[in-house]
Amino acid sequence: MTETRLRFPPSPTGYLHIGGARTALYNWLYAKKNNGKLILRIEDTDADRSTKESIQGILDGLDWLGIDYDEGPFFQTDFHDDHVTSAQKLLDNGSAYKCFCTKEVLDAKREAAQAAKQQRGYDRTCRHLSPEEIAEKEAANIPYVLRFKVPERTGTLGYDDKILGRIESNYSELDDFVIVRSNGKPLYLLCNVVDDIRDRISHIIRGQDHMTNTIKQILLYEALDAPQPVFAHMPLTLDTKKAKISKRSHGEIVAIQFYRDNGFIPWAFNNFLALLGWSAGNDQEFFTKEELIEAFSLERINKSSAIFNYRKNDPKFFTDPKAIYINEHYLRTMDIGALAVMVKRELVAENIWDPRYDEDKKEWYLSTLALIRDRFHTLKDFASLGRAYFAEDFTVEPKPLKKNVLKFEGLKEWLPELANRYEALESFNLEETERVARELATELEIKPGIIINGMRTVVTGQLAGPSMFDILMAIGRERVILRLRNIDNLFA
RNA sequence: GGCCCCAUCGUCUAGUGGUCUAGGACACCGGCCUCUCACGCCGGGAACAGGGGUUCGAGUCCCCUUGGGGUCACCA
Repeated sequence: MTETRLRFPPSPTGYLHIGGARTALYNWLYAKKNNGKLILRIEDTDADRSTKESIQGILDGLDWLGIDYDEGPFFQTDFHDDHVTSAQKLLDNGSAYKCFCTKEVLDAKREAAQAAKQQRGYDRTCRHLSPEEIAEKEAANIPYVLRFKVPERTGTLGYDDKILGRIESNYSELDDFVIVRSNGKPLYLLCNVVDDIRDRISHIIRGQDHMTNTIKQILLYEALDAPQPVFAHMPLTLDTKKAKISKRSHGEIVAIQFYRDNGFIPWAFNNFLALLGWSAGNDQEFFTKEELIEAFSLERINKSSAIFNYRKNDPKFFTDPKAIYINEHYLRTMDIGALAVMVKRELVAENIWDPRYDEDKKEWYLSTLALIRDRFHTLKDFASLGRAYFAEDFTVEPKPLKKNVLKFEGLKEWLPELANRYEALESFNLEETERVARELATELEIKPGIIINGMRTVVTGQLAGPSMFDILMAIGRERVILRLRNIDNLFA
């Protein structure tokens, strides 16, 4: 049995997006599951469109997701010689020929064919040139491209797709495609195959948009006398209008980077991506890394394309609701220590990180995270919605301010009074703080909720949150008293 | 337009001829819980694109129609 070798070959013409990441993930999962290797190959032969930033963006994206590779990154341009050698081999063994037709002539023919509603492939004018004619044109320095000579066979050419099943195409539909440009640079179709042969790729998992390439590439494998890999064409990721997702038309919402920058947990996002077009066949939707690798299989990938259900300008969801839901799930169930590391980055970025959270205040830090994480959606929320736990410069949101504070003028006296009683308390604990608060409400003949909710707003700035008295314990007596006494400022 | 692929709730999906009056999840709507808001729990609405076959029996197999997508470059 030969080694299982997969590859992810992005072209660095834009940042890593949802679709690309999912392709990478499926390749990675398959490699891991079969004790194989994953090779990262940057296909940068399009010099005009490839950029350094894009390469870095792809590398960063994969790194963030935790999709690691065993070999590479390789750069396709470094193997230019291989590509040229193979092209020459194809010319020598009669699998390719020189075509002297100019682009202008071809374009004109194509347009004419289209107008006449006929098939628009190359008419093979140069395929039958005699050696003399070729010599003549070469002597005249007419530029030429190299075209692959599609074998003159009847019937169909096909392969067994691991996802789609048997795929066949008629020989008569096949065009003599260009493999080398007139400037001597080999094209994608060829480079890709040559690289995959050299890298001994055994399985090619890629998007369905490559299906027509596959038929042509199979011919290339044959002409190059190389074993054909297993192909698996995964469904495409579409937007809510069923259009192909692209960075260009959808912007940052489809970029992996966006999810990193918006507080997603990397594994949660992988989990979401895995479920976009694949299911384990049962009701399981949360997987650890090990579980997902174990459960993954090509056969269970859906044939139909999946819609990335992001909602632009939705006040409640800034992306696919399911992605957020999965993120929330991990946020509240993951190991608190691991979460602490992620939240630290957020607090550091906001300049509200205290180094003691790693030392003598570690226990407080961890228990506070455990207390507040239940209501959060992303990592970002710890530094924004949860700011009051870590800093004094939190903002009091307008809605709770109006509803819970300004509506009750009396709070101006009541909360400072409560602060006094908290200060006098022998022991500032859960039971005592609640007892005192309710006692005060009874004395004042008001509903305890007025005191409690007013206090929540004043102490945390938020409309909602954990149980009030748990909050008190987390914030601590000193800071609670200061904030309660500070209520006047809110009426100003 | 040619060729290719696809088709179950709004979205992700389960379903491989009978156990489907179609199951789960998200989202949505009620209710419970409650100091708020979530979580959680309970409940609700919501789909087999249409038409023909095959079969005792079809969401499941076949055909047609319709719809969606992909691809038709000296891009990758």
